[in-house]
Amino acid sequence: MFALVDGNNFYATCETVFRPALAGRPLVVLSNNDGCAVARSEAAKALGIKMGAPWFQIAGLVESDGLIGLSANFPLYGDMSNRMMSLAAGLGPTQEIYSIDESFIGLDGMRGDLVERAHKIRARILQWVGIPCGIGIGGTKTLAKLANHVAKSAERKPGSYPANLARVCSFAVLSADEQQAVLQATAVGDVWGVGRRIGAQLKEGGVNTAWDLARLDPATVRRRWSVVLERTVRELRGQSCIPLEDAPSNKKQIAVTRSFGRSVSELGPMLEAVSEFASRAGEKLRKQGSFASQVYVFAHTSPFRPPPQFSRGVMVPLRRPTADSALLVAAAIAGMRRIYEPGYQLAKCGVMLLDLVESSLYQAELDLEPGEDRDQSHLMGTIDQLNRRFGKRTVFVGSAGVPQAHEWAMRQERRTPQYTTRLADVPIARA
DNA sequence: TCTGGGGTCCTAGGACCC
DNA sequence: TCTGGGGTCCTAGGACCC
Repeated sequence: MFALVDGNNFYATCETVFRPALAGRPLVVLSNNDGCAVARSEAAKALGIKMGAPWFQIAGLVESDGLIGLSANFPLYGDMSNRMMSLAAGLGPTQEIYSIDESFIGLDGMRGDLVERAHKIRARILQWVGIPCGIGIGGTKTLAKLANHVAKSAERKPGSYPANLARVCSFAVLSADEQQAVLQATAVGDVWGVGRRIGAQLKEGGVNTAWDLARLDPATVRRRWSVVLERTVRELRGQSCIPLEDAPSNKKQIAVTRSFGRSVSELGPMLEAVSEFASRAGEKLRKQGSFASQVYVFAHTSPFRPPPQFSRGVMVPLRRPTADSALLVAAAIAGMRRIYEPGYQLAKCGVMLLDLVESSLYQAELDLEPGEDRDQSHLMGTIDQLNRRFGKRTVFVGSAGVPQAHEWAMRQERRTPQYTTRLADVPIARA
């Protein structure tokens, strides 16, 4: 048995916790460079604002409907997430933190009334952290997800599902008839694992609801689509195929990519950007104790602008796996020099670290030549510690010919205003 | 003028091998 | 008409997730 605990409109709610006057108001949290909406309050959804809506297209709602746009504050959300997760963990013996606002809880071995218990945990999270959650319970992860969808929908859209399933919904305690009714009331596109593409194909074939999907023959689904969708079908039928992953595993690839606030044409700023990204990627790499074998560097123009378009990437193999920022930065710069071409309005670039290996495993077979340095791993650890203690970029790796990597980052940060809407009249909560 | 960032898994098809 | 058969490895791209 699984539960899925999920914070409502997470980023938007986090902001509201610290500014209670925002409650009930249409509010969106904006992505990097205030590009588009990545979270919406209920009132913002009611205005018809879609997930990912570009800010410049909805900015008019500030005047007409009192819409508030806030630049994202990810450290705050991360902190709120930690608090929420530690309380959610009280629901059962195991926990998988699935994303910043969601965790699965393994409920095997739990006795007593799970619905009542879930209501208590939910109330505690609301009281102690200030985040309202939806909790779904089911015999498989997919059913827990679906029950969570029911819990949230029943609360927000009265009439979509029975009212007694609001906030906490356990699929497991429903009768067979009730389960069927819930599945029939759920659009196939709302099932976890069914995206836009496959959702459209299913509907074309007359498969419109979760109930229809559950009734398809798994072998046929595998042939027509894939084992992934076959698993979804089986999970909808109550056969658990996706286990709980309570030990977070290391990333298999690490990426740092950004869109620019303004387009960039010159090589210099591009080199600054990838230097910064490679350095940040290196920090993440060392944090999980891995070495990278390859560095992928890419850049492209905005797909939303008229031609000429440019999109290019290159794989830069490292002489041997490393976590040394100096080597990663050098590889990223070499890659950028290789793909760069003047004459384009570049909108985005990024650095990815690939073919990661566990550093302890690799080091065991390291056979260094006489006098060869061990990748300055001690120095890197010191830099990471200083930056953790005194703030990002207190110490950073410079590169010959590209001395201003941190300047690029600083300009990026300054360009993002903390708030796009004046909040002078909104009081800040005091403890 | 202005359109996010970071992941995972699976599959098909080509290269290569005996 | 029919052109061997089977295996592995790698990669690019698709689809999904939040």
